[in-house]
Amino acid sequence: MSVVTRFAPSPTGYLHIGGLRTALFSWLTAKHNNGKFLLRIEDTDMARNSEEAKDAILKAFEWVGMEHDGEVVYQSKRFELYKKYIDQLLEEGKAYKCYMTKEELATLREEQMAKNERTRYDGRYRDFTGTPPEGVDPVIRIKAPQEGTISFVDGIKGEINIAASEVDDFVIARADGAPTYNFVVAIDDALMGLTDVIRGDDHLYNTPKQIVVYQALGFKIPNFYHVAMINNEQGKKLSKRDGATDVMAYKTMGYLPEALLNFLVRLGWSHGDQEIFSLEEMIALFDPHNINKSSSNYNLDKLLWLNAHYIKEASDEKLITLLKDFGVDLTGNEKASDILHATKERGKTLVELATQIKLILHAPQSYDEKSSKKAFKGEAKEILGTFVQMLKEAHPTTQEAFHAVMEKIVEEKEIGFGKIGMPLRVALMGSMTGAGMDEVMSILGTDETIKRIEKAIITAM
RNA sequence: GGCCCCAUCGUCUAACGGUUAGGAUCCAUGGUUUUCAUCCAUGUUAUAGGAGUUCGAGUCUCCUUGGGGUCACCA
Repeated sequence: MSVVTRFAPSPTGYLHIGGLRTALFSWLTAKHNNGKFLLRIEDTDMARNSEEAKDAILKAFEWVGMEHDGEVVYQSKRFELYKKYIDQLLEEGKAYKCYMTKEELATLREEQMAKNERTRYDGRYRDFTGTPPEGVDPVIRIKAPQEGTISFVDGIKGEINIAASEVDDFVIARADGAPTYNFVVAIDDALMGLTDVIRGDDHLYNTPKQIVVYQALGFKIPNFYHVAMINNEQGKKLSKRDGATDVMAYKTMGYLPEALLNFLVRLGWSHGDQEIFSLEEMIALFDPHNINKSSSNYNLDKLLWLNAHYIKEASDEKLITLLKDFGVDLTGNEKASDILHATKERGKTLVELATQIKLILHAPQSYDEKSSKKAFKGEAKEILGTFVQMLKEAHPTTQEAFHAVMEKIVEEKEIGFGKIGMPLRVALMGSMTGAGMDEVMSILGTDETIKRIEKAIITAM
């Protein structure tokens, strides 16, 4: 049987890193087995849905390149289908109308809490045959087993047993007739042919409820995998400031999708000592049964390292395209390849890379105070002046030629490399750190190099 | 609180019941580099605690502790 997995976000907020990892696991499982990965939008709660959130989720999937198979399924468009199953259960006596008001339910809950009991619906309308109270729109509840245990095998955690007493007759249709989550999920998963449901740990307790629906409707129960959560570095719930932001924020921060995916796949899953995984390798090696039981903590260091790796690996063409979003357009620049070669290894993110490149592209508007203080002192002015003269005479064009001029001045003046290197660097780029000098000069050309040095001499020394 | 799940370096993770408990990241040091970064090398750091099973336990069992999840007419 062909494997079918899915990702089913609710469009109430952005897709964050935890959701993306779960989706990745599902996607990999499908791809590994030549199966299908479906996308379903869980928008049964009309009050909380948002079109923007839905679009943002779809956009995030597009950015990371995880394509789904077939059409996106919207639960809001399937209400009639759910209605049919509700009626069926009602007819078969597997579900019933409950006329309890919200107020009564709240009272019951308070009483249970006061007695330190578990809060649950008491089944008072389960076998009700009398005259229903007036003015109350009933909800529909499903009959859950009252004794025994509901068991299932979780592909990650192993056998899970939950006492039937923990599962009450939960609501499958609201007073306004709209179906609820656990009911529609079970129906859709079954109807969409899901073989493997991979989802967050927080759904573990929904599983017995959904099994009740599966059984009531006579559907085949799929394999379940509950992936432990991602926590922050302190092991606490991930919040916005820890990185639980919109996945698209990572794009803005200058991360490559392959770095993000590689980072995420290693959170809870591994293959020996391997750290770097191409998409193809992930697909070839991934097995949801190998996902760790324990939760993992989010740590930016590793992502940064991975991102630096993928930037170094990226082709010039690719970087040129990506850099456009960060204020650097190298299109048509004949020095583009040299510029990237000089800067690639100095940026852990595209933001940092762009900053480095701008230092070369644009003459410094100002000089870093600390750097200029240190570099523009003593005989720096005289040395740079001589250097300009030498450049004018030699008019170097290649990196080697520029290097030769630097060697010459060092030799003639009997100074250390630092004596010319430091002031030169600050004059050219405004700061004491950055790409190699001869490399930068050969990119700038003799004229621009001289222009920048002279400007520094006039304005800063 | 009830129920469920989890527990190896700071972090991500390896380890047929038998390894000096491995790798990566971070950090530190050294080398390469005119600077910074890259790269290379070296180093510090872990089986939560306690019983038990076993010739032998990170690995199996139980307890404790700690953490997480969940208890809606949300998803």
